[in-house]
Amino acid sequence: MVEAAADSCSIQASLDVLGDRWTMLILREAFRGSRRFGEFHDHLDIAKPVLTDRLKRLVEHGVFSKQLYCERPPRHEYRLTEMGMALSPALVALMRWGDRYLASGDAPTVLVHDACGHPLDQQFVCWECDLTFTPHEIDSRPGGFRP
Amino acid sequence: MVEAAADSCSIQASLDVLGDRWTMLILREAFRGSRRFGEFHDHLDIAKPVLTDRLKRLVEHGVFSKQLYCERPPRHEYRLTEMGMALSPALVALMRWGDRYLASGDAPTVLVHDACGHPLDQQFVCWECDLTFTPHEIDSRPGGFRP
DNA sequence: CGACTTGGTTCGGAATCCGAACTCACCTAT
DNA sequence: ATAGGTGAGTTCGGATTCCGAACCAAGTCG
Repeated sequence: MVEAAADSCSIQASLDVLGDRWTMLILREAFRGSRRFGEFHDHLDIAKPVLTDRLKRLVEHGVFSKQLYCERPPRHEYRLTEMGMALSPALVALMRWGDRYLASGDAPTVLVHDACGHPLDQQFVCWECDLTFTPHEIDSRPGGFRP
Repeated sequence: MVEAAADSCSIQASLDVLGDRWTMLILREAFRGSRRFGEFHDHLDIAKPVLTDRLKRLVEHGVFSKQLYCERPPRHEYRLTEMGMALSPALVALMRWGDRYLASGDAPTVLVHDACGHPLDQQFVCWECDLTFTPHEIDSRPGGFRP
């Protein structure tokens, strides 16, 4: 375990679950549709013991659920829970950042609004003021994260 | 180095820069206002050699710039570049996820809209349709990330 | 001068990671 | 029924990487 780094911070908490070299890539694969051990393994070029461990951790934390989907050869699949699904904003943010600043030449995957097919944007919104705004207009209340 | 895992994916690219146990926490500290080596070190309970290495990497990748801000004892500070600032959506997303699903009992830091003081939300928006939408309404074009 | 601060670097030992080989339960072909 | 194959792991060294403690250098203060 990580010895509580003095700071009770939700980013810290999230990273205790997600913050190693593979976990987020496993999640990316899950969002792409992978469900079974072998699928993750094929797509990710990760060592099997590490994959086993990461999947187990994610199940324990409630990000995946492990379900038997076939009895007679007993096979199970790892599905994103709602908690896991809720990571999509984080992955989308990472993806867009990579697109923008690490563009490796080729055209990256573009996310679009399903209904109209136009590219999506990600914004901070204030429902009171009913407007979107930039990172510079964020303030924080107690602990002090200030973009 | 990571041997290119077959897949030219921006999430992969981002994680090659950010994806280890400490880098995102260093960025969190930067957003909180830390600039100097010692500040990061004090707040993060990280080994100095690792901190040295991570800061160097982040400077090389263009996330931080290292600037001399005092000559006569030569002191420099690490400042977020625009590229670094652009990570705020990712960190905000992680923080909100942690708030929501890993709530460690106490009241977490709340982000608010600076102008009005009301809590902020983070949404996907389509400027064509001029509306916000949920992860389930995202589609992807070439490579295949589909929340 | 000698103590102290800042920003590191140099060490081993400890934890992690990884590839390859092995296991185990089951299915399919002969 | 035996042989071979597959999917999902586990076990085993060896190679990385991490980390704590100690050391170093430049500058400043008393």
